[in-house]
Amino acid sequence: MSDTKGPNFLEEIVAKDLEAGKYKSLVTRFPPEPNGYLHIGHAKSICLNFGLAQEFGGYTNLRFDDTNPVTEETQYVESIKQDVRWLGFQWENELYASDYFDQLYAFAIKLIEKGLAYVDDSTAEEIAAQKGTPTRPGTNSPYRSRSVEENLRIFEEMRTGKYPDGAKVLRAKIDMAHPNMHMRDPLMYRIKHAHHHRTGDAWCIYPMYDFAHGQSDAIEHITHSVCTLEFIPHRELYDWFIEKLELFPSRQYEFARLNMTYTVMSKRKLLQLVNEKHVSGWDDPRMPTISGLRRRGYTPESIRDFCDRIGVAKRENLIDVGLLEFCVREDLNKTALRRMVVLDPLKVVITNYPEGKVEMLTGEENPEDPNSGSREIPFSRELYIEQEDFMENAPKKYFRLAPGQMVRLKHAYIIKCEDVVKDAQGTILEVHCTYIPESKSGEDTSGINVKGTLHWVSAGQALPIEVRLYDRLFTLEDVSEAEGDFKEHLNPDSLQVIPTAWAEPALKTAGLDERYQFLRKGYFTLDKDSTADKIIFNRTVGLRDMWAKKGQ
RNA sequence: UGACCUAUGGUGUAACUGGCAACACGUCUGAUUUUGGUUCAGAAGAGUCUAGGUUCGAGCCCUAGUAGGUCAACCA
Repeated sequence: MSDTKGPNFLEEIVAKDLEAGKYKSLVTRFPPEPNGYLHIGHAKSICLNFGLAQEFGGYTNLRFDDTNPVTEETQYVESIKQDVRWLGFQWENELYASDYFDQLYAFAIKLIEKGLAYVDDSTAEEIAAQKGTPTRPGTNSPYRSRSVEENLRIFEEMRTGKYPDGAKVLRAKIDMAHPNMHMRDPLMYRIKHAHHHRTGDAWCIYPMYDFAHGQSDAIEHITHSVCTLEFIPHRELYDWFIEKLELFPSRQYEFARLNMTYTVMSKRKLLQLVNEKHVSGWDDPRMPTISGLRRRGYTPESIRDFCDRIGVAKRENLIDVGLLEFCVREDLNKTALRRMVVLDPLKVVITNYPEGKVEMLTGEENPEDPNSGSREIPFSRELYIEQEDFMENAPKKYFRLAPGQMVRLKHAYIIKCEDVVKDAQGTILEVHCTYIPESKSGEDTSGINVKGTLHWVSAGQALPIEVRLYDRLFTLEDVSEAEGDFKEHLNPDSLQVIPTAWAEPALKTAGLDERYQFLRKGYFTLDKDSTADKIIFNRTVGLRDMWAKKGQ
């Protein structure tokens, strides 16, 4: 996985198993339930499962855990496949737990025949009561001692649709006093007269997670079934079914799920944000979903790098979202094309520059990449710079434009601020400057050294674009610690729309999936909402800003 | 009145399975820079939850605590 870090505990287990000859090669699986979109936490699991197989030789199946037809939809299947592919992984087989419904049904019958499963007519409430509590043993169901024949008959009747939803369930017969709650006669099948996204109306009984997941693993000869910590108590049951059914001995291993600062990572909460319109959808650029991050401008490389850096262990963790941001910046710095865009314009007039003249200047596409080439930038008498790059009364270490001060205009000339034009209220309308003709970029003979360099756009040729700036979705670092409703901590300023920013003309031809660095402003990418006459850019992440930090 | 998992700088992960705690992010200096970006050089920051024990030697082993997490959906 990583070459700088030691192996994580799963890599150690796998290496040991392979060395011991327990398996000849590795088979892992990524098992999403198609009832929501994938998020960055899933990316950790994907990188882990696919990464393990790649590292040790083997393959990974994509298996949809589609055992609950009332919450699952085909739209989710498609988004999940797209996200896994986009992250850069290729599964060996595309499989569905529903592919195994016949086999699972046969497994159930086998357990009934062995006297290890029974049909229970108890209500959900009664079953819950029978379970006992973690500290108190449960009690046997009155239906627990039905004969094998009766169980077989009724279970068959359940399958053929004789009973309504909830009338009966099939339970494993284990031990109602077991210290592990999951071993207290867990449910195997329930009745649901519901249309399944793949099997249609063929079934009206559906297996529960515990009776589907492990058996699916075994059917596929998964060697290492990797899941998150909350499934630890299920492992005993996982092993029990495999043992009693005498199946391929897949083994389950658990790691700690990813948590990140200033966001939530549960499908339930994310779905709530979508349904209650706190965000525009699953792919809102503020969402920690793969589709949201993609729309925001994150690259698959940066996400994989992130997953690599956070490591894999068994303890609860809360990763600083700053690490994710570091990963994209590092990637994008090397690859993003540079452009100049003024988000908050202030007009500058170069009083000694000829009126009507437009001069084409050259700027490199990416200074980090000597082969990236260059683009042309128009320069003229009237320009825009950022409001924040001018101060009438500048503090001591202010390197930008101020009365009497000189700055370099990136790729252009050094200018000097001569005059400030205000209206009756004292609001600054424009700044008048003079330029130094012999200070042109690349052929500067002026001998003048300036501290500050500003980005700018020629007013006459400027391209109007909409820019969307994003901030953290929540104001709370650890949202799980939130008292009351987590949505009370949503950041009201997580989205800032700038309807009209001024861009250099080269941005006119920007395409989706292209990433740009707007000089001194951050990394941006075209949003899918863009049209020919309305160009929209999302800010992926800002640049590190020592100056802003000092200001705080 | 239980079972299980976990415990290392601010965050996350390491430590050749017993040999004087490392890496990354973050933070702070300084240099370079036509992006206050990048790059480069350097610094601070934990003595490994606590108490015992074994050992020449313990973050790693043992015992007992403490703290956090998980488990009682016809969800996965």
